[in-house]
Amino acid sequence: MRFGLCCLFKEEKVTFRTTTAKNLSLLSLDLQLQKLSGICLHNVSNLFLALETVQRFGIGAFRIMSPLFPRMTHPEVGYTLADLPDGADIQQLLDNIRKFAQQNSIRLSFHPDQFVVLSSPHVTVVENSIRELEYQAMLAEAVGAEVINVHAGGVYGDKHLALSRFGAVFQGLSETLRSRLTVENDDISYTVRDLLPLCRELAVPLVYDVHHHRCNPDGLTVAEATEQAAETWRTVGREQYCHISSPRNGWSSGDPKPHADYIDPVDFPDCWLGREMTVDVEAKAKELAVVRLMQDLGQ
DNA sequence: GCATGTCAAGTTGTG
DNA sequence: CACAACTTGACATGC
Repeated sequence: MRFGLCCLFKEEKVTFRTTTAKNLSLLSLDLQLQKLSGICLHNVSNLFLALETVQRFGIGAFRIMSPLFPRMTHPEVGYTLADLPDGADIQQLLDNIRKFAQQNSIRLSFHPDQFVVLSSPHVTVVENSIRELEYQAMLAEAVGAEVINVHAGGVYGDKHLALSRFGAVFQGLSETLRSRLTVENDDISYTVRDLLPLCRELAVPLVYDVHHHRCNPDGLTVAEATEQAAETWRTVGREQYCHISSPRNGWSSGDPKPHADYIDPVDFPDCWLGREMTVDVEAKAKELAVVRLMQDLGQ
């Protein structure tokens, strides 16, 4: 069993910078690229630091924040690494990150945000989503990340139709991206049961989020969902990925969807114990929550 | 220094 | 019908 940290740290001095398109657009092209170069260099340096830090804690996986290179795919202020004054240094650091992760068996993943929707009926939404995903695939290749995990997106009144659009778009993606793309059950629309046929058809692994499953149940037990999701990883010969979180306000009062600071060990499925799998811990207390969960479970 | 408002993007459900 | 919630700050601005 391997535990994963998502994107950020609570106490450790590892930070990531960003900027906005609006702010960039006020600068001359030269200054824009200078500013972006500084941010990107800072971010890859800190990504290396992040991997050293998780390694020190015995954490075996790390989710990389999507805007590692902020606004790279933006229609107005987008850029490539070759455009940046520190481009060569940035490339070198990406290389070092890949080697460090490989040597220490740290599993890396990406989780594009809610604007990436492959099932949308709107052409431009799908185009923008593909552009963002291909950017993350390029990045994933550079650092040796193995998973780019998305949600199935909107329903638009017909789940089957939406999923068939997802499937059609998937076929047209680059091999770099297709070999990394995974799909996750969400907490309002698509359940494990909804996604399994798509995953089997496309040979896309299913990331099982047990918290979402509890918020948005589908008749499968946790053990059944775990096993059926595991099968989608087994067929492609890869280690299963799952997500865990606890409800901030408990299960009985109010909305269970918001994430708590820590994981209540009671929420950790018994059937996961001892399995060969990666569990990403989605908790506000970040590295503190991962460490505490590992201790609570006696890892 | 510190408080505040803003930031590319989609979709859904709530008030 | 407008707006917050998802992931969640970080940063620019203004006092």
